[in-house]
Amino acid sequence: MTDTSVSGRPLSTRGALTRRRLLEAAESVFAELGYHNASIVKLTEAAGVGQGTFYLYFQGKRQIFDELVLDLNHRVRRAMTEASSGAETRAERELLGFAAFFRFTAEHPALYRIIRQAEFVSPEMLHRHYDKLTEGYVAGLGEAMEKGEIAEGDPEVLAWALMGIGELVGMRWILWAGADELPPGVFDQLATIIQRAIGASGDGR
Amino acid sequence: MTDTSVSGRPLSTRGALTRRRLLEAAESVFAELGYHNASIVKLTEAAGVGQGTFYLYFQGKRQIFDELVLDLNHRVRRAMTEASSGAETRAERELLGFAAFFRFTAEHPALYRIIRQAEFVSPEMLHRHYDKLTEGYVAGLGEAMEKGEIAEGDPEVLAWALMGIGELVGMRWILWAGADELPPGVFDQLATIIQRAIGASGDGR
Amino acid sequence: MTDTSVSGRPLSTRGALTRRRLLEAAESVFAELGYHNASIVKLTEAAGVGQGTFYLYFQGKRQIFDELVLDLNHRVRRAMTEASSGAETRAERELLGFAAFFRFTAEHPALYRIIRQAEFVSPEMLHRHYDKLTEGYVAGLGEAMEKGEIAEGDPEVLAWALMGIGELVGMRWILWAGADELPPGVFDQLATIIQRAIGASGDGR
Amino acid sequence: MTDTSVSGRPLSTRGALTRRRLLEAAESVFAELGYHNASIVKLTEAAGVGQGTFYLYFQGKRQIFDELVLDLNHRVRRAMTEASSGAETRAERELLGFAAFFRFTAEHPALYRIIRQAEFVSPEMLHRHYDKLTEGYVAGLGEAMEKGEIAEGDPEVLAWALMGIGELVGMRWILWAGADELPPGVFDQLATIIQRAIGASGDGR
DNA sequence: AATGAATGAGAGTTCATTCAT
DNA sequence: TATGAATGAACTCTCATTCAT
Repeated sequence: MTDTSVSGRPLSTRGALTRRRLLEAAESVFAELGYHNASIVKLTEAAGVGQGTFYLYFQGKRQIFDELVLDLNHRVRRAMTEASSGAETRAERELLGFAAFFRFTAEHPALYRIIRQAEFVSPEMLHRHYDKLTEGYVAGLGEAMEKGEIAEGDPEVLAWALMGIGELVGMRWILWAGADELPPGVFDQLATIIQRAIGASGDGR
Repeated sequence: MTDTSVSGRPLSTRGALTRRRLLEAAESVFAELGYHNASIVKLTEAAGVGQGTFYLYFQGKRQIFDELVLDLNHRVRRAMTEASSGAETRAERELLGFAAFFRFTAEHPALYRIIRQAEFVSPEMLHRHYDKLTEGYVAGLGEAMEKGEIAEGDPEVLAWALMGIGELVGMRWILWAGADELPPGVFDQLATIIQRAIGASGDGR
Repeated sequence: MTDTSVSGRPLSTRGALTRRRLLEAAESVFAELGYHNASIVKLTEAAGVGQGTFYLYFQGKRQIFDELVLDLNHRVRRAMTEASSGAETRAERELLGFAAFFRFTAEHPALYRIIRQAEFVSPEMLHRHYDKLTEGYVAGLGEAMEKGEIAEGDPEVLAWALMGIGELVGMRWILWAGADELPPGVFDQLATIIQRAIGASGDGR
Repeated sequence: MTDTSVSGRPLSTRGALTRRRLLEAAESVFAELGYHNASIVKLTEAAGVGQGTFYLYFQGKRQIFDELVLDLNHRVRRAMTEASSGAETRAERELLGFAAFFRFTAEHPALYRIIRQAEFVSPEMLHRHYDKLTEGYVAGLGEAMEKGEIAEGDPEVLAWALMGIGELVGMRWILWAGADELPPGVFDQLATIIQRAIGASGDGR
């Protein structure tokens, strides 16, 4: 996902390591301080490298931000896909996907905190993030509708509605609560709401 | 909602006007440029006052931001309450509320754009905003559950889920599209999803 | 010659003073240290103002440099014109002009030292400087040719040749020697050379 | 002219080649970008060697600059000497020398552009450059005076005056015009001026 | 009540130089 | 002999805030 070359030349082992360290530092520093309060100095200190080293691997503050968004997007999608791959019904798939999303949120609060800043820092990345998230989602819901697993309708509207549910519920019970996972009661409630929302036939389990 | 006194002394008519002008300028400048790119100079220029004047009415950049969040929160809640006050069923109330929310979003894109920055600028205000939004919502949903208008469950989880739906759908079809209102087809789809999600008995109209 | 407004608004008395101080500081700092070694900090320290103040009056380092070149150009030309205005013959005019140029050089070593850097700092200003210097010169020499005061020929080539003489002689005996004026012997030699070069009829005194 | 040893050890064939490549790269990079905008990276890239390699052959940026000035000085003087060696009269010698100077300028714009920066980069080299240029010149003019080929006077003043003529005329018609040689008309004009300036007896051809 | 000139801390970024390989 | 990753000092520039008027 992340580039492995700088100005055309492929990265040396050492270089790749340094780059990786910077990207990881960026994830935690941006998540903790926010884009604007995160200075390059803080970033490089967190990575344990000199100030100038940063510019050996990234064109600037903005570029590492973009790369981070891409990286997180890639990882959260993979986490969700993997988690839900074994599901038999659509409803089950949804629930597993949601659970994976919440787990990822707990492990990577950066996802939320960084994405939300993209609005002004890098609007294109914000769009790309949501678009990529929707893409596969819409296709999956469309198929499920055709199969009669869930209620008929416009899969795109449904997809955005579901993403919205995940976003705010995750914010409220994971991010704000500093929790590892949704409280069981909440997850059950959520499961019911989702099943109703998608119009799952049967009980969905 | 907004203070009408500065350092104890009540504002003169002229002073109140200047203050209002600054707040309005802040709404548009913060919404367009974002908190960090919006300098005090730009703000005062937009308001048509001198740089120093700003500090006569606000303690700093942060304070005017907070005040703006409070202001927007107040207004969006009033808009939703007013719009849905005449509803007879809970489902109807939801739909009218959502419609009002989208209208407000179209008229005040600042709501989204500003709230989203609050994460790092003023976390407390972010919480307050969502908390206030939830408050009345939870109460209303709880009553509807008791009356059997909608499915039983934890009204809080439902409230956050519904807010999430509104947030992302509004972002996708109002904010990004630069539209005045949801496309009719989308609103119908959304209505169906919401009615299913809340488990509305009857058709909800 | 120098602007008296910043971003459209005319300068206040205090503002105009500060701007002037910065320009004077720039003349001495650029002359002593050179454009690249002269940091904004050094410049503002020399002017006795804060760092940020600089940007209230100039768009950047480059702009104050350009303004300075223009300013010096204006002043050296005025000095030469004034000095030679009372001359009766062209030869006399030349000699008075040269003397004025050397005096200006002694008082404003910045002229040389700054112009020479313009090559890479601000090539347009370099051209403008020499072009402006030549302009009036060419016209004057042309007239003198028509009147038969000096030898016929292309006044432009003659003008550049004369400027070249002034430039290197000034560099050698004023700038490098740190002298106030040309040693008398040197000036006499120079006078003879110039008179021969322009082909002055009579003795030119 | 250029050193053929580094830290005492004589250079290997390969080493000498690398050094030469760096010096040539420096000529073109300094001429194009100027001393301050020419980074060591750009220089080594132009030379096709690694960054660190530079410091194997030069003590620093400043040193390669000095060496370059020396090199150019040496070459321009040789070019002028060779060109004028066959001349019979002093006037002829001058004209041939000037022509050679202009040709060199056309082929090596670096001469001008680099010398002019020496003012602040390496003042000693600037002096040395002009001093070396004058040296032989003064001697030659002195002899010509004694022989009665040109007008009596202080050969030093005359030498600097002539250098000045060459410098500005070369700048105007070669450097700025991007020309290979002086336009014929201009050269003829210049020839006349020079012959007059030196007080050549006879026609000087 | 209103102004805008002044400030300096701190931002992002560049680059000559070093040194382990 | 050659390399290029790493460094940190120093740069230009921005801006929230103060204060004399």
